Amino acid sequence: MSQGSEHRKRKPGRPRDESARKAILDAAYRMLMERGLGRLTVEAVAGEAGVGKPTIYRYWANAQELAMAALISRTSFRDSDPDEAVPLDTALKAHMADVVAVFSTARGRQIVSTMASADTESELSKAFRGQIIEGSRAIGREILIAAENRGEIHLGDSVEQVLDFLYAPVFYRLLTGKPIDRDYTDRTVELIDRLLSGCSCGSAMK
Amino acid sequence: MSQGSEHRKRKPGRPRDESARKAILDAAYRMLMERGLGRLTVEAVAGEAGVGKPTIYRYWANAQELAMAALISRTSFRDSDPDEAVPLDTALKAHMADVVAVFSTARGRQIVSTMASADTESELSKAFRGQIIEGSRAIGREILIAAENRGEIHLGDSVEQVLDFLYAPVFYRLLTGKPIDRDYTDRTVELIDRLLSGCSCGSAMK
Amino acid sequence: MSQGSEHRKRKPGRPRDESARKAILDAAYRMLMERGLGRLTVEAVAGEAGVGKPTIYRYWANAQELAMAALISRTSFRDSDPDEAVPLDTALKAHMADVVAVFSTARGRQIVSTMASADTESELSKAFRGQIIEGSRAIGREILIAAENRGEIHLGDSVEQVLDFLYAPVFYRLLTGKPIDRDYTDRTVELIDRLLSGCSCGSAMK
Amino acid sequence: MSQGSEHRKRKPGRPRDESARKAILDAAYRMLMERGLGRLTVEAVAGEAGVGKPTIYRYWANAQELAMAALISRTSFRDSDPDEAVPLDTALKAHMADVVAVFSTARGRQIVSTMASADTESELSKAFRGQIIEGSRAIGREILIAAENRGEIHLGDSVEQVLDFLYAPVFYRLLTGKPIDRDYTDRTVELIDRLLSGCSCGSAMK
DNA sequence: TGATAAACGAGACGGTACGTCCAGTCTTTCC
DNA sequence: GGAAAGACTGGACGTACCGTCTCGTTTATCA
Repeated sequence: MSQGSEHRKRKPGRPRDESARKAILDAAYRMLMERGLGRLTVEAVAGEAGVGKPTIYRYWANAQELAMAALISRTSFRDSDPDEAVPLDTALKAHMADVVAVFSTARGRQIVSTMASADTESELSKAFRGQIIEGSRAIGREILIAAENRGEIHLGDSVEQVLDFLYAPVFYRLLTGKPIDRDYTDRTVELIDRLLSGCSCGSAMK
Repeated sequence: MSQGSEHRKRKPGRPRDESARKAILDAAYRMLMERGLGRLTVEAVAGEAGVGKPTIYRYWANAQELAMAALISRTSFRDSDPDEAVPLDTALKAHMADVVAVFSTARGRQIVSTMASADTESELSKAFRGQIIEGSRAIGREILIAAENRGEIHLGDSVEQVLDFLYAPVFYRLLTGKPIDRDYTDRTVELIDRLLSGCSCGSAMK
Repeated sequence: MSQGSEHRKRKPGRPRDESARKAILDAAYRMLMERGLGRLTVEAVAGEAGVGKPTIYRYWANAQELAMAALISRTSFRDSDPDEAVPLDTALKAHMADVVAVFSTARGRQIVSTMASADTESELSKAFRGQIIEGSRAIGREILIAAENRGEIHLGDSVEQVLDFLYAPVFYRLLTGKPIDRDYTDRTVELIDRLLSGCSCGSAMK
Repeated sequence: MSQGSEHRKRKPGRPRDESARKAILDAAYRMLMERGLGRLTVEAVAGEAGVGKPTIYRYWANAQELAMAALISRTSFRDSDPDEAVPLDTALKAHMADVVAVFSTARGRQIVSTMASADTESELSKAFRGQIIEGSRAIGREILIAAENRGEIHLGDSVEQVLDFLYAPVFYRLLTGKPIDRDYTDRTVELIDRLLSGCSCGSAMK
């Protein structure tokens, strides 16, 4: 055999132009921020990106999928540092500050819009939620479990429920048009901390 | 004066057909449930309701406002009975069951979609949120305050925060496509109850 | 009855804008002459006429039908004067000069293109041929029959065949890209005249 | 000189695949007959022929040229036998039967379409007309001149005009969607024969 | 025998136009 | 004189092909 079996045979035909893909996502993201999901037209993105419409449709089925892809490509969360043994509330507050940074400004609104208008069951929709929702939850989960391992708190089987308490208010306020700031997330974290600390007894009483 | 002053002068011209208004809202609600906000077109509603497009535009400025109006007309919460002195968790669980009933099925998704895609600042948008969000919160707030008045819990100034904990997860799960059922809301209420009971001490420690 | 029964009740709603129809046909005709059938796009006509595409599609199903309509609206033949008793060849030559005037320049080419590319069986296609082909033949037929009535010629049952001899060469030359001028049609008419005169004997011999 | 001058230096590189050319023309001809010129797309022909688009564009500049080439490759006229001394009308009728055979069915329509939509001045267009138009005329011309040489008729300088009378009606009827059959061409030939025979006197009278 | 060169299939590219849907507006008739 | 109905302009949709391009592959000639 001239080549290793791990060598994936390349598909025939002209390969896709990765720079076109980037330009499309950039233009889409820009328009999403400036005009919102309702005004994001494939036509305009194509024009802006210097690309033909069919090129866009080769990658994404419609404007919503394009919007999701654009948002995914720009949304990531800073991982927590697992080495540092900071108290739970400090770690959570720092993390929520990151979350707020991601969701404040227009981006949060657009993410929520896109998520709300997407077909719940489509592949890309699941990927989108996986990226945005699970992307944030994973870090919070890590922090909580680290604290439990340190004996700081006792979670039992309510980790996911607690994570809902942590993140749900952010989306709820985005949805209802109320502002989110560090102050708000700090108070949220304090309440949760009280729940988890004070409830070691509560849990013990159970 | 040619006519008695107590006689409310009827406005000139053909009076509005109230049945048309109803037919429009009905058709809009039906289409919203069947096809979703993105597929709700004024044209289709007009056809379905047997009405001309301008008749719809006379009442609402665009499809979103129509959707809001249709949802408002069908969404209300059963008030709690303030006389009965039931324990906090029982009352909250019963209330959340009502909330789940309102938001389960397609309606909840469509409410979230509509809220997410609406212009945050418009009058009707505020009215919509007032109806849907504040409509539910008011009842929860009432229940919490009654419990505080009975000395069952101590809320301090965190009522609104607690209300966020109560309702936010519902919208969060609607948004993320996860199911909501009584089981979930029951667990939510239990955690909140633990927070508020166990934290009388937590609060005292503060 | 307040009004005569011949009064056709007008349909409700905004009536079609006749000036739009005219503008479309004008623009289409102009583009047809300037660019040819292959370059006649509905999009460009709409732009040129200051009209939306759907307005064009309300009247005509596609660019070909539009082209036919535009050509029909501009193509008519001057009728012969049945009172004047001019000799056959003089009358035919004058008529063929009219025909040449209609088909010379770009118009003839476009008519032939349109006719050649049209669906043979469509209603509008039949109307188009009726207008263009039969419109010319009718006059020629009239002239021939008048001559026969005067005893100038004897046609027998070959009128249509003779008409083919008269008009077919014009289209044949348009199709083959050869020029047509009065000289050519004059020679055609002379040959036909010889055929019809000299063949009174030929016919008698039969 | 390093090589014999009679040895045409073969171009380097892979030689063109003649079978691909054939497959393309076949597929194009088939589609032309089945769908017509307007529906003949290079894309579909490439797919049908199992060939890449660039291979088609290497040979022909666009779909029209391809159509012309496909039609030329399938269109030829049986030459007359110059030895046999058959009477004029018999020879012409036999020839016109051949012509009808070539132009009947869909092929004639497509030839006319292609001719009508082609750029009049292009090289291939001239070749196309040379093949189709002149290909038929040449045989008719031969027959006429043979008859004149036999003293059967006197043509003078109107050979081309008479040829127009012979072929033009065929194209005229193709264009106008009327049927052509042997009966029709027979009658055409009879009229022409009468014109040419009876008009020796007509010509003398002149 | 290997380098070089052209033609091959495949298919993505930037474009143009298609024919459709719907948004909102405007103009007429109806009540 | 406002409500109702429908045609209007206009913008975007998603699709079909255009003609061009870049790939990796195949088939020949030339060194």
